[in-house]
Amino acid sequence: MAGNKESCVDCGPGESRKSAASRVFDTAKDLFYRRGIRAVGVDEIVCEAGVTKPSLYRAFKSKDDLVTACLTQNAAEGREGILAAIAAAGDDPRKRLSAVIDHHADKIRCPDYRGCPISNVAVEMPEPGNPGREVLEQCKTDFRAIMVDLSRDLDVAYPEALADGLLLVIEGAIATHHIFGSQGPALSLVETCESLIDSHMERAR
Amino acid sequence: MAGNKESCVDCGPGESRKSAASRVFDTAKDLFYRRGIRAVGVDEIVCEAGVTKPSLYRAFKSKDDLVTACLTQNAAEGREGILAAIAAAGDDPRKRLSAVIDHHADKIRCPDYRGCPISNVAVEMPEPGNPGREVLEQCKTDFRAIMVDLSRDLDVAYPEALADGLLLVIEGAIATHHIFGSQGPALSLVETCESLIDSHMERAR
DNA sequence: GTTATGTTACCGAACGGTACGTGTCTTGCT
DNA sequence: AGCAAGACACGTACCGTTCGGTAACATAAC
Repeated sequence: MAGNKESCVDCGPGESRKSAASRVFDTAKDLFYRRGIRAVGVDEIVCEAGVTKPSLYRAFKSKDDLVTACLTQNAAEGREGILAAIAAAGDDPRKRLSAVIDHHADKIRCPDYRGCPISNVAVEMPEPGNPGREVLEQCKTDFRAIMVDLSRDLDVAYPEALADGLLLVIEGAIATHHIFGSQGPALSLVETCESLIDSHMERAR
Repeated sequence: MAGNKESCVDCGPGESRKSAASRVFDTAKDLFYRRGIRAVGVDEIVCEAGVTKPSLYRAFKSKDDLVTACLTQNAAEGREGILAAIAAAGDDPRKRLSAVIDHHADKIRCPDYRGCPISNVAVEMPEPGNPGREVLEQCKTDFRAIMVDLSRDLDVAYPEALADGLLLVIEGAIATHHIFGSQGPALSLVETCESLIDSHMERAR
């Protein structure tokens, strides 16, 4: 059989082969993001990951469990990316807020971008009882809180309104990407956000 | 068997029972919107519609065909709603633009709202070849053109930028509804849009 | 021996889709 | 008027495939 633990097409020579569980997880996360949760079957995941079905079910008790695990990871990665962008922006409140906007603009410019993995699944997962939905709601609630905190550091009269306004623009840029790609209305993301911030700051003066 | 052509639980007395094809169509449109395309099977459609599977396949050559027909109808309804709102707003350019924004704010407030049927499917349908995708892209391209036209009637320096900015906010409000419902950031839709319009108009002066 | 994995074969349910029979109108002929 | 014939709409029953998920066993590394 082709491939062994020390060198294969998926991990390169010298790099130790990852466990079946983590291969399943990485593959599933990628496939779910690129094609959607319902569009990807467990057979495709194990095939793409180069493992077998029992390996998947030894690591995750169901497909739903795997989905929730991927969503949790997506949420954590997204949050870390945003916090890192804020931390790298220094201490100026305005720059910190702009960093979050630029961070999203950068992500949208990536050629393999396909929307926010959390927002995408929110469309596919309307049932309130689903365990994955709590991850989605917590993730977006956290993001909203971050935006409110950043807005409060600015001298504006209504930081919550500014935060929600920016959130709408960012989510809108993410959403329109599905139709128009990165060269559509999403190009106006930064400009529109900065204009909104300016308006709130001028009004406060 | 219960029910006859003149009176049944689904259409009321005195109203003639609709054809199997139109019942399938109406039911599919509703189910696809509420739960997503992939989540709804043909068995559920025909069951909910009170017809049988061959009736579906006599009217539509495949599930994909039914999906495309529903999307086309969704796009037409959406467009007509927007144009009607604009027409009802009179001749003042600013009021015409605001009418589109208010129209979307009204829709989002509806208790059974579940996002834009077109944007939702765009998430579920990433494959470029799909015939349904052309409907989605045409629909959103049309909407963008409407916004540009309305913005051009205003005295602003960059009507395209304003139109795209408003489009982002509107799409963002639609998108956030999936997580936060109508009482979340979407509440800032009108205020954010008006602020954007104000900025562009002040800058032109 | 223990642990992690692959192999094979299978399950019941749901999927999209279809062959074929049946009832009900309308049509045209006598 | 009466009646056969075709068009039409619809239902019963079924097709093969794929779905998520499992049982039992073999193999390999530490």
